Amino acid sequence: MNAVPAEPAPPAWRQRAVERSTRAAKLRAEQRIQRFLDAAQELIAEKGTTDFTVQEVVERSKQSLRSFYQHFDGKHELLLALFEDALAKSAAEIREATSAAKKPLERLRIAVELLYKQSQPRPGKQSPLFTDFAMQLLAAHPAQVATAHMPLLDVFTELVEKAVESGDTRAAKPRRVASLVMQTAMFTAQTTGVPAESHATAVTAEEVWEFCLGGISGGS
Amino acid sequence: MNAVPAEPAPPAWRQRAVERSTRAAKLRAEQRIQRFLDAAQELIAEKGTTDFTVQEVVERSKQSLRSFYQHFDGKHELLLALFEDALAKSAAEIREATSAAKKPLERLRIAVELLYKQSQPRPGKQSPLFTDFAMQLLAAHPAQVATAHMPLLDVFTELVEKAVESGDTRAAKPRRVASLVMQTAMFTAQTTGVPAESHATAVTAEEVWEFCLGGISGGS
DNA sequence: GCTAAAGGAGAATGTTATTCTTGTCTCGAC
DNA sequence: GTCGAGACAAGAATAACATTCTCCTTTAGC
Repeated sequence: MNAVPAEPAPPAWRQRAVERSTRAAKLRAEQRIQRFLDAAQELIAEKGTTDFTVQEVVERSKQSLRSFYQHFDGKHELLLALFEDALAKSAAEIREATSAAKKPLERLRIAVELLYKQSQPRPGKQSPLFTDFAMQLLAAHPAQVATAHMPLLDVFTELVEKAVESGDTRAAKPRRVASLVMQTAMFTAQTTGVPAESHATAVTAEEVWEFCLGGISGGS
Repeated sequence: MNAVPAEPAPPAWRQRAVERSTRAAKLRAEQRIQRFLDAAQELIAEKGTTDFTVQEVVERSKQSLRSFYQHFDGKHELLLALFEDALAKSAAEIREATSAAKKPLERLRIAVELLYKQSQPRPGKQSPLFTDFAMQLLAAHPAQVATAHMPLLDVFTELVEKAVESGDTRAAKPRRVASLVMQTAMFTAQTTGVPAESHATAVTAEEVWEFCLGGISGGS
């Protein structure tokens, strides 16, 4: 694999020099990456979809195509980065919001309803949790979605565990149940806001919560 | 809107003549459409995605691009047709499978677990219920998805209503609850089969059913 | 048989992502 | 202070598609 016989002594001083020389470059790179990210975020907010072109991102960030492909493997990676970011932020928000309540079950209710609201397609802007990209990703690379969901799943698992500990509910496998709750909240939010041609209005956050509450406690 | 003053008498005989002359054409058109549909279905099964090109569909169906665009508004419509078809078939299968059981709740269990299995990404072929296209559609045109879901929703609503009638469970708004159950089963199926980098194996059909069962009965 | 619509073959167009080319600039090494 | 390497800008080139268009040929109904 790495047979390099003409490399006798690992030059230590050289490494340090290189490292020093590298640090600055890394910083610059991160700034550039952030500029791409910001520009893309703006475009998504403005256009309401992820249909922007790479050109647009490049122009808005005042950088170059060359640079873009030097920092990202492609548009896909850019979107993936934004997606993970959004979910991590969402998890943080939920953790923050739930800290207000005292009772574990109440906390869980807040979490479910907040996640539901966050996942709902907003009137103006595009919900970052659920863009068309997120959907494609789910179908094409579910593993990456699973990874991105991790922060949220951790929050929900924690909440479910607390609820079980306090005896407010039971759930044999908290993480599994948390996963179900989370996904139910996120996905069912998608189909709301539809004019609903024939059948009545879509489900509400409260209905979702009640459904999940029943699900947590197990059939009975 | 429809002001056509130069159309004095609605020529009845003519209409019949046109209709007769039209029937055959309609049949031919339907055959061609079906050939496109079949070809596309094959390609999806083979490639596992909806990434086939229109060219491929045209070649496989031994027709022409011209003809394709004469019958479909675009690739989008072709996929939408396949999607609706698949969901309608799924609804029929579920109706069939549930007819075996006697107890309403048992029927519902069968329905949930079958829908879950149908929605799961199969090893070889692509689940028609949940292609990447279905995801994009959900994000871009939720109303069309809602329409396509209707047959399934009808089946589930019916099952929930029966379960409520028989006193096996309660549910204030059967259609709402049916919608939640259906979506939970379909969506949670998507994230299974993932190698699961860090956390344990994904949820099973049984777990989904238990979760839904609790949800149906309402929190308690 | 005649005519108009439908169909076939494939070229033309337009949009994007992605890669490649060329010249410029910056920054640390000496 | 200058040199050289790598980062970068600008944008041309490429490639993959969907969609449309053109020019014929076939066909179905009269």
